[in-house]
Amino acid sequence: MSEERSLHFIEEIVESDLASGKYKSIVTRFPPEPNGYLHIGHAKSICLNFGLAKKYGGETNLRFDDTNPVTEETEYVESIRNDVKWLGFQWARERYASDYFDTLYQFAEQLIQQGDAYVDDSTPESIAEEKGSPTVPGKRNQYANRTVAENLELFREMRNGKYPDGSRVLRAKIDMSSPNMIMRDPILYRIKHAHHHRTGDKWCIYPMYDFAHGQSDSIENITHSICTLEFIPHRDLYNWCIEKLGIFPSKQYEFARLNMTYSIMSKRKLLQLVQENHVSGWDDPRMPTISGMRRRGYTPESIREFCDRIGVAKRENLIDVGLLEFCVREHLNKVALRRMVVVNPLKVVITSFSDTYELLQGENNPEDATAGSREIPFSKELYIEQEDFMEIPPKKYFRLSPGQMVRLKHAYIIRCDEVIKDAAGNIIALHCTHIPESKSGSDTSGIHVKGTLHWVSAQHALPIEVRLYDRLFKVEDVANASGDFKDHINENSMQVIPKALAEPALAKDPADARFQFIRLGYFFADGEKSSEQLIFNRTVTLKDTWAKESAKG
RNA sequence: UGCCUGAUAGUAUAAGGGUAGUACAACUGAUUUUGGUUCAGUUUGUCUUGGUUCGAAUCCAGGUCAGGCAACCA
Repeated sequence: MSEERSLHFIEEIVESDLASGKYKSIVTRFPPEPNGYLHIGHAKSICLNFGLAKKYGGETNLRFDDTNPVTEETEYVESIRNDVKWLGFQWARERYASDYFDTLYQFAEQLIQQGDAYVDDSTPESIAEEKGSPTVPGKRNQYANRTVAENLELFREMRNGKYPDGSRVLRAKIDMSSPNMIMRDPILYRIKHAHHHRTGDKWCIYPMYDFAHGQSDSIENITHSICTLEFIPHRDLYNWCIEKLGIFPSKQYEFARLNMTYSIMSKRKLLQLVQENHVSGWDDPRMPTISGMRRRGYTPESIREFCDRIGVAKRENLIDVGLLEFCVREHLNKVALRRMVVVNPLKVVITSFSDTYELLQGENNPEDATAGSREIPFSKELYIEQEDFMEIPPKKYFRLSPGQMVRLKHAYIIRCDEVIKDAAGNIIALHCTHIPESKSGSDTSGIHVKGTLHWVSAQHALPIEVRLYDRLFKVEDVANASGDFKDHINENSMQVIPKALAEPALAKDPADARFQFIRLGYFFADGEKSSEQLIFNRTVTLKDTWAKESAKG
């Protein structure tokens, strides 16, 4: 298993910290902002943080980074909890940045007392301008010269609601000519007269990420604070705050975020897809969200395996979504039950068969003997897939054609005797004969056929709605997808096929037999939004090598 | 023309001075009650130029390319 793989660079750091006695055990955290649903990129971070702690006998906190009340909602908190649990992880403690608002406020006063922070009355535009640019040093304004007493009074007045939004901020007094823009007297607190999803109207000033994250880590004794590459410039400030405050020295480490072909990994854009109704919701099966993948039938095991395989490094990456699909297929192949469904039916009459029906046994999963078997009714009138018959077959076509024989899965070998057409020349049925001695499990016919087809019995088949999901986006690299998704969304990404037919075992409740079908080749029930994880018995339909060869020539 | 990251097969990821390995993808073949699965095999790689060294993906110097940084977002 994955234990045998090489160490991530972060694992090397942890092992060295443990070996040197720097820490007795480690504490990590997963710190989402509750402003959207978790996606596969978060899964990478979750697996990393929880996986690391688990591997080294440490703990992981789930911490909601809720320092911006205007974007955050309780609905998102619930979905995040749910998704982390579903992925198979349990946090040691559930915390919120908002738990620390009082402490954070005290920290701010401490900095003011030390002369390390000041209240600035400038406009946002003026602050931006004075900050300079990457090549031009910034300059300080007159507010930086305020006395400690003055700063303290103003900051308290800010807290007490005396000033309107945007009128004042608290800034750290660091270095306006730092080569690192982040260090040019960064804003620590801003005024927002906004309702917070947890603290209500208690506060009208809120700490910025930079003044909340490191301190929260420190309060929780986080030993290894793992974040993505774009926070590298923030590390200086992270350390500055911890040093000035003299609190537990958590350390920040960075790794590259996940990018995946055909997938958008920006919460802002995913939110836009939801708001503009390009998808049915955050959990639309085409979304790269955890909840979307859950609805689509992905298993937590397969997502964890994927996160394990993609590795952790600092270089920018673009992972082929095919690897995710491989992991899903691999796991489902081991655990999912097999069922037969005919998506586009073509009638087959077994002229040699009686008018009654026969119950055949079919194993539920050839990979798993404990999965048992089910009964499949076989009768004179069946349906096969339209594409499994060709009147004039090309070379290397192993399926049914006039005069040729194939096996019906779990049943008999049949031969096509006659093609029945309507007045317009359309094929409406096939007349076939079966070989009674060729019954599955007791085949004494000695006949070997190259093709095996899935089928359903006409009188027993259940009509179901099949939904075929493909990739949501057309283009390989959707990183540049603009606010206007029209050019990027694949309009065929969801096909509804209303008249597919399923074997009886597929539906637990025939009255509500509504199933969905994705390109990996499995179904799931949509009624409860819970996955059934059944493998469609014709995965090759979706990865059809024969079709590819025909297309070539 | 600042600062910070990074660069190994098509895509990811190892090798921390000593045979460039692994996975996915692709291609061959074998097995197979679906052309799936399984198994065996093949192809493809160290950004560049110098230097140190018996020996460099690895250490050093210069270059090139890519990404990030100038939100009262996280």
